[in-house]
Amino acid sequence: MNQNTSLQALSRQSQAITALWTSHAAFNRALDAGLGTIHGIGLTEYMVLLHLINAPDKSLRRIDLAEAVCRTASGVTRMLLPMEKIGLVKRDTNPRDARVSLVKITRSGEKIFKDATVTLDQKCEHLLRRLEDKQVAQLLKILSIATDR
Amino acid sequence: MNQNTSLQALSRQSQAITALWTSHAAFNRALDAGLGTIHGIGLTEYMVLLHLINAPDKSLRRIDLAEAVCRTASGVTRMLLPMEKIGLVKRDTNPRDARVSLVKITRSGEKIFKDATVTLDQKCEHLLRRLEDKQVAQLLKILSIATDR
DNA sequence: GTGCAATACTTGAGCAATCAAGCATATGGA
DNA sequence: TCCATATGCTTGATTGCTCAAGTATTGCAC
Repeated sequence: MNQNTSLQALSRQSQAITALWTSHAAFNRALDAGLGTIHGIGLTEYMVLLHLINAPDKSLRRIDLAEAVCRTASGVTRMLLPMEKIGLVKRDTNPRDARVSLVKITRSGEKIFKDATVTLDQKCEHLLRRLEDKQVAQLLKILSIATDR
Repeated sequence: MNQNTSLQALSRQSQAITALWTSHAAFNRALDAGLGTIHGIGLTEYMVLLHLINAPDKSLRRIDLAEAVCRTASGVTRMLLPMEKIGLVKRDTNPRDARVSLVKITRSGEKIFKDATVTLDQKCEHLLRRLEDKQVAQLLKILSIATDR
């Protein structure tokens, strides 16, 4: 299992993307399990709460939420069902446009989010323990540039 | 939708991981669609072929393949079914141990892989167009260190 | 040798996400 | 004013993955 040889045929960009794919797979697995057993939410749900809590009025249109977490509108519909059921988010309407259904984070959702953040910080620190602070900063900066729009 | 503020409450490590999560989501979507429509395989299948083609004898035990692509053994079983059906990989046995079922890439699988690599290289270059060569190299290096074992 | 734990894999049930299609509402000409 | 088109969202069918449980084989302790 010769990782170095395996990547030599790919362009440097492809190597970076496949490395990112592998890193994500490993990190996602660890974090999903960690957040799930302790707080009852997965990493995707965490990302939803993260975007909601920082949105104006702590609410977003479903379609904007979908774009923020890179999912489809139908994915969001299905994902929010159990989250509404356990009271992390609630449904709100836009009086100006009856088509839109706003999603708003609840008090309970904010609490879960804050608790989960503590866990996430711990786990992430562990996952990235091999990196120096400077490298973490570089990683963040490079990814920000790469996905800037 | 204030991305900067949204991330201020998180540790630098968590910021890096969530940025990685978002990047992966975006890249994965684009590449999965690209590879799928042109070559009929997703990014996960591509990663499987990548690991197989570089393995000794171009074959791996299913469980080693699972670890390589960060999936479970049952995930691999199910993933390989359609790949065997369309002839990208074939099943092989280990005469020394009747429990193991080796997966080997076929000629046809190698061809698809090589074609897909061309597409992947193009798409990845586009996806990372905002990064300078040096930054791509840094990204690759940092991710390698982070996931080193 | 025999029994038992570990290993490799498969299968059933269920969840998460997708696409395609459909419904309701909004908007911008004619 | 009315209709065609666009937008926001939901639903049905399907795919991809997980976990838990089961089967088959191996290897080790005795």
